[in-house]
Amino acid sequence: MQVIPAVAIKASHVPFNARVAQRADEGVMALTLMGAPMRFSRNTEIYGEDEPAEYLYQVVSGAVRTYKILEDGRRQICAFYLPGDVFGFEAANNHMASAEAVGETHVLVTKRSAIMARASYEKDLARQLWEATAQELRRFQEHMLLLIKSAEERVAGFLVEMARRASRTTAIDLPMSRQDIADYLGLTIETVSRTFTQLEQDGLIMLPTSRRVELRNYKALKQLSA
Amino acid sequence: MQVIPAVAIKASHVPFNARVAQRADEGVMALTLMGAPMRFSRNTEIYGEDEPAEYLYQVVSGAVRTYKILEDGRRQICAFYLPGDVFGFEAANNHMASAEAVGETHVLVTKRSAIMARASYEKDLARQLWEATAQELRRFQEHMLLLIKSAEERVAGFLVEMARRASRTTAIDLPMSRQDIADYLGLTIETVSRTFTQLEQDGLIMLPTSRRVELRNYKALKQLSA
DNA sequence: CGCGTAGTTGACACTATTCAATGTCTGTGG
DNA sequence: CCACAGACATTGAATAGTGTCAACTACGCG
Repeated sequence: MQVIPAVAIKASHVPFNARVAQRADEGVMALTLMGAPMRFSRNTEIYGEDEPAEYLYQVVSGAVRTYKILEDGRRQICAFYLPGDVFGFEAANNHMASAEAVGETHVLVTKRSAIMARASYEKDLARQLWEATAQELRRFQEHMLLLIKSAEERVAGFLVEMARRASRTTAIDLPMSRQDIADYLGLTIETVSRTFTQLEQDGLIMLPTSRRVELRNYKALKQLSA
Repeated sequence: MQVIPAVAIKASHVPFNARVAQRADEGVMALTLMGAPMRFSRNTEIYGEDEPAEYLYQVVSGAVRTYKILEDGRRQICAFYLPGDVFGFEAANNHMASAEAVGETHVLVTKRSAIMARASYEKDLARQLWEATAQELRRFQEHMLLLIKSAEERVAGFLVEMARRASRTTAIDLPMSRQDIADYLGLTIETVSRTFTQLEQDGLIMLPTSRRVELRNYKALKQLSA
């Protein structure tokens, strides 16, 4: 993990004890961490693959992507983490993927060892850690299912997932670029772009700007992603 | 979970306390369970998706596949479990996927609640459970990476994975059908078949029978899968 | 020996990629 | 305030790769 300048922590005005909403995600009461606030600017590394997983993070604002670089240079984005999401805790002692801030991002950081120690006597915390891991597994599996579908189904599925995670059904603001989406969905940036255009022409979405997506027919989108 | 006729347990001659080899897989010392032996015949269900995860299983002989059926009827195989592998423990209270025996399969079954209870005071067991979960996550991620590659890379990667898990580099006996492989790799059975033929023509493998794969150039296979 | 299942092969269609060009947005300096 | 540079996004045309449909072959089991 990179050294974080103290100024980054001092500069943050996020309260020490998070006011991160307890977001009901897939019916799971999210873990709420205490921890030191940290700020990462756009495209900066939070941790690298194979590094010891010393810390546990919770997104306060912004977004984080985890990814792996394949031998041939392609990048596969494993997951996006949005406000409220916990990341960097992967059941193993070393990180399975690298993590970067998608845009300007605020997170809360806690020592993993401290959390694990507390979990050994706090039953409920232990349960929450298992729950967080289960959610991670579910996300991975859902992601896997996305990757075997057609481009249109993948993009529709992506939009539905993002809408659900933002608890919205009318419009979403995507924090990530087309390239990020492409690398998440295992498509090229051109195919993603074409598919967005197609969905717009079909009246399922509207794109006032490239990052803003208005869901004009959420039901049809969901059906398409199925 | 289906009701298992007592005869299935009585009919089994597997010793109660597993002699499942402590297989070094990715450098992880595998969990070794005690439990009741059970037998499942070819293509029979072990548990269904969304059922409460009451039991934890370890493969003694044979092979198990977990899978999900998509709305359009396609089947995605999430994972294969080979002798020594633990499955059915997914950090969540309900199974994320269905499980079936690929061929005649012997497993050891333990109550999840019993394991969890023991884990609360046996530190090492708790660590092993986390370790097993971490491995599951790693497998899922590796599987995800497979799905974004070309057919040739996927098949090569599959063979390399199977060879590694069987601790072999010269020949492997696949317990699963071409259809199973296709559904695991997100390809059609025809493409899998053609790719096997292609690999054979390129001198990377030999196929004395359709289930037997001799690895004639393991290094090239591994490189191809990268 | 014959049947049924599993696997292979071929021809063709279709989807996504590749390569290239054009368009749009944003922040910066004149 | 406008002009411009650079990054990001969209569009088009040609191509490669995988899916689809259909026929054929090999194998195991009664």
